[in-house]
Amino acid sequence: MKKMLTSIKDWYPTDGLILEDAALRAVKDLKNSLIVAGPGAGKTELLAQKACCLLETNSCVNPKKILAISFKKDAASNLKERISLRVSSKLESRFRSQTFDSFSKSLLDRFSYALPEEYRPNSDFEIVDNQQNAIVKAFAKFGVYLNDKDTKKYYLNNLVSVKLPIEDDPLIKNVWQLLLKGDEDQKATLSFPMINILAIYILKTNPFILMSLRETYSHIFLDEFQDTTGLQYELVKICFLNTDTSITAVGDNRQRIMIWAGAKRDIFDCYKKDFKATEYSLIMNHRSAPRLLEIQKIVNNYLQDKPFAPIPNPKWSKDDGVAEIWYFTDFQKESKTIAVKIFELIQSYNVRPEEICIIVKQTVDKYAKSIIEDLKALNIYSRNETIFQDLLKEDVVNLILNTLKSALDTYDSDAWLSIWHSKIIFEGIQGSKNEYSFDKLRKVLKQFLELVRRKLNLITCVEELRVLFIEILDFYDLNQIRKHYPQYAQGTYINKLRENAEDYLYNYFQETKDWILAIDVFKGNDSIPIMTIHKSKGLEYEAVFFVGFDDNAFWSFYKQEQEDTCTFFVGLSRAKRYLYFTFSESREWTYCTNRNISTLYQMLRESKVVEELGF
DNA sequence: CCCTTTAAGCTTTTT
DNA sequence: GCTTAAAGGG
Repeated sequence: MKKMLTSIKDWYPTDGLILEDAALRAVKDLKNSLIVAGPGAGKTELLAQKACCLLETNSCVNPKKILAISFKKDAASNLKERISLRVSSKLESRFRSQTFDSFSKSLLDRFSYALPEEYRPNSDFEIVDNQQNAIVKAFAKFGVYLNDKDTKKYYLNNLVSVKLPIEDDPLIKNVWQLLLKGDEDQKATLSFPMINILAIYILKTNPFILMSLRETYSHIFLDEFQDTTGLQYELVKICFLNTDTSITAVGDNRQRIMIWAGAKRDIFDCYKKDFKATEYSLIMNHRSAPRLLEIQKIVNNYLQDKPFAPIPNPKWSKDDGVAEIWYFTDFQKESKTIAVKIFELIQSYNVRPEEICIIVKQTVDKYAKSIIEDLKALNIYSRNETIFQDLLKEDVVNLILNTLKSALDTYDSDAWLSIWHSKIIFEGIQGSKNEYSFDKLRKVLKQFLELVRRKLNLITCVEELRVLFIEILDFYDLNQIRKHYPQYAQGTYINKLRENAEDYLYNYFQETKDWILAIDVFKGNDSIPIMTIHKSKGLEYEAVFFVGFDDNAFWSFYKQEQEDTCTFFVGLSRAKRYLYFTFSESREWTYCTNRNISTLYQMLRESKVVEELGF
């Protein structure tokens, strides 16, 4: 029997979450739209709901697809996950979620043949950061030395503000050629902005490719839209301006903290005008306790004229939420007090360590060193999460860790299922009806895990772990891994990741003397994350400790008050229930003041919900 | 070799 | 604006 299709008019979210009126209208808007909403309003959830709606009602007409573009890998995979939980795998296959950079790189990888020979990068090109030596060296080869900061900035900027083909700037053209093709002493080297430019060039000069892209995707989602750079916006315009493809952008101008890194300042206005987008504002807040929302309201008033009146989740009562500023004369007292409070939250208030976050404006290691030690004395793990956040998101790292986990702990069914699925896919027998081949494979895998377990218990140095990791990847077949995870298809990226994982895991093993525990700690289970505000964007925690609320941390405040206030806003809006700011007169390396950022203190006082305590 | 002066980084993503 | 590293001078 054929299943009846829900019409979009009758569609409602099936699983619990209540969509506010504006959100529901935004979901059902089939034209271009801009959804502006504060922290905790459920922007990502809205995109997930919209994807389900479009697929379930066939408003995204089969076989057309939805493409969601995010900035960070974890945001992209998070969205994909939410959709796979809700719709059938058949529908899910028509939802693609990737980052801006992987989108433009995939265009280049697939269609580089469409570039004229002189702009076609050498097939073994490496990707580096924009600032790195390769580019500086390339300029030097043409007699331009990027010694001081300003010339460096100037030329690096020139390099990625060109339109291809380059006609009137022979120097930039020469450098591009050198970077595209490489030479005897360096490989071809591209940066992500360069890849973006090449992708734009491909689409501009090949109407056929452009057309097939537009045919493939009927709906585009743009997450964290306030962070879009000029170049990224160009790509979006080339692809979808004045076409039938519908765009849904979500973002928040009060969380615009990437201007210094090239985010386009007027992106919302440009987009609304260029794409004739309808604007929706969300007013629900699903995250923070009412008292903490009071602070957000005040900070909002300093950032924009438009008042902000988020409606808290009905689960809170109106007095919920704790916000305090703690003043110290020395940082040792500060870190002890924080450690004790964290201990208390975990022991007496049943807050899980993963739900407590320590954030600093920048330079995590400087501010967090003594807190990490004091927590450790109370048997609480904590760490600078920056290093691990990315590594642990990598497919290859998870493949290895799950293999180790299954080898050591035969009852960890998640780890087992994950490697079992991978192995089936690598062997190319998914969907096969041949029970015999599955049985055989299961036996092979079990045998291998037994071998891994034995070898693991004999390991005495990091080199031996290295050999084992290589053996594990060989077991799955490196070629298959590269084939199924396109991000590893090229270059030495995969080896770097493997080596990093080896080093960290071995370190934790030395500390714990227990492999299962070492893997757990490496994964960050039961460990307090410490990170910069920028890293914390998009995340939420039951308790947030904002450490180093001082002029030193906000050194740029005098010249970018607006953006630093946004940063402050992002940081404090991570908290669900507990929010502590700490200030210490002395730091290990200097003395601190807090006069320059008195406006920020003023905001907290104005909210009338923040208690101030001296220690 | 040591002391003084100057300049750059600090906050980011991405295969 | 403050810290750190590199460069420069005696």
